[in-house]
Amino acid sequence: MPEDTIAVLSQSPVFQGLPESQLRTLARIADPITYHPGDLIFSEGEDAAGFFFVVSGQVKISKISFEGKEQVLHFVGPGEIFAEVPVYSGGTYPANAEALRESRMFFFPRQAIRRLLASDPNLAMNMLADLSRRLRQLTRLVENLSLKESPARLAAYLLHASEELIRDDQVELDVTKGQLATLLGTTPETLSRTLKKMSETGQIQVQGRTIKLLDKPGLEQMAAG
Amino acid sequence: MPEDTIAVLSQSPVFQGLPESQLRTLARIADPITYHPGDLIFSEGEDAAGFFFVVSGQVKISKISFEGKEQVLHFVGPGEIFAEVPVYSGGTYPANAEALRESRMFFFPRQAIRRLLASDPNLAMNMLADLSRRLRQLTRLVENLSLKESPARLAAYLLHASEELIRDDQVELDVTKGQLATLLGTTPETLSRTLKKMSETGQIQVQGRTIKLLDKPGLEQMAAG
DNA sequence: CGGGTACTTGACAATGGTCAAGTGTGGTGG
DNA sequence: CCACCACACTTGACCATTGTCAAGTACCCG
Repeated sequence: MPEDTIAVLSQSPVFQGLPESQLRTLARIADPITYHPGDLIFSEGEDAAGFFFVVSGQVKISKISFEGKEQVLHFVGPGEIFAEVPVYSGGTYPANAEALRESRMFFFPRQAIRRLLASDPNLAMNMLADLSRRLRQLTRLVENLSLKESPARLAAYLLHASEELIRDDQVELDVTKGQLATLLGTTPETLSRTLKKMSETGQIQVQGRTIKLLDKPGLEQMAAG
Repeated sequence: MPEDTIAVLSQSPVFQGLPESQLRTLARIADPITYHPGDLIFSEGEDAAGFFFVVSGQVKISKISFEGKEQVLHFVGPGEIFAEVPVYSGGTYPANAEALRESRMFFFPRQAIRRLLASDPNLAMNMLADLSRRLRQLTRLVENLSLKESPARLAAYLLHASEELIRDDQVELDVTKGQLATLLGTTPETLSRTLKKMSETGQIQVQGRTIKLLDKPGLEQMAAG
């Protein structure tokens, strides 16, 4: 089992390139937990005891307003970590996390990780890379929310959807359209209408959660908007 | 001069707590540059050679859309750094930077910093803290843009404006109202109207760039929106 | 087959952006 | 010292995008 754990961890970008000894230490402090669909993992403002590494499943990170409106910040999948921010500053979770499916993960206590960081510059560099990647992604989210209107956001999403979702100019959504709407900062209704319009103009073709991209140049054009 | 440089650097959160020797090294690789109001420091997408430390002045970090609409991500002041992200991942600037005033700063070349990081866990921890602070701030920006409407954003800004701006329930803006509008994801027109409305309802009192907060509970109420 | 959830569609209202035309106001040069 | 210019800001009228409410349809799972 620990051997297994090491293998899983070393696969991930955050832990790759680390010496065997560090991986062993990580595996020792990793605390396995499983969540079920709909489970709330933590809420914004709670004291953060550490961060999570997703082995399998899917997690939604989001903000929720006073009136109940929700904005998804990102979805987390296998090999990725989340809730790293409070490890380094603050100490409280900046958002909510909810399991969308049966999700196995490892929990890493804050203090243990900080000790490891102090002793291994490689891990620190990996963490810096991880945080800055997330920063880029959030920056793009801000850009989309503020500078683009709904159709442009959708076009941008379809074109730059994470590589795993795209095959042969065809996007296979890994979340419901309702969830996607919340990530795009809009509502299911508006998303539905936008998809319809883009279908009518022949830019895409929708079939359930599968979306064929028929006119990439046209979509690029929209996404710029 | 180098003694001076060391003093300036050690004041800043990012470099505080570092051993004398590291500070000396930093001071040695620091390349002083001065920008004038309106100067473009770099544009989104450009290759990034390093990051900047602001000694004095003020810098605007923003995204600009195809049509020319602008969204300010944040303003950078003395003691703060910017453009750290490309040091750790990517290698291109994720946004634009423009000097709003006469600004003196130090430029730190990417490679030199990475070497330093590998040798000093303290610096790495400071950088991690810096990035995670920025992540929190961006998360809040997303929340404001997506979950709140214009008046709520303004109220939230007034209440949580950085400490230096507030004195005796009175906010002294350090940017023009036009710039503030762009930070709040709106237009000067809308901001002007919102300020007027809040004045009429007796929640604030505006006089040039000075805004008195007359009804904090009321503002808290709005900001929750 | 039944029930819940996801999704679609329609009608309506409203927030806020745009365009256009003012009204300051501070700084510069005559 | 005053006139003037540029720029920040204000105000008004209009309109587009999009959120909301409501109702209906499709689809999946037991």
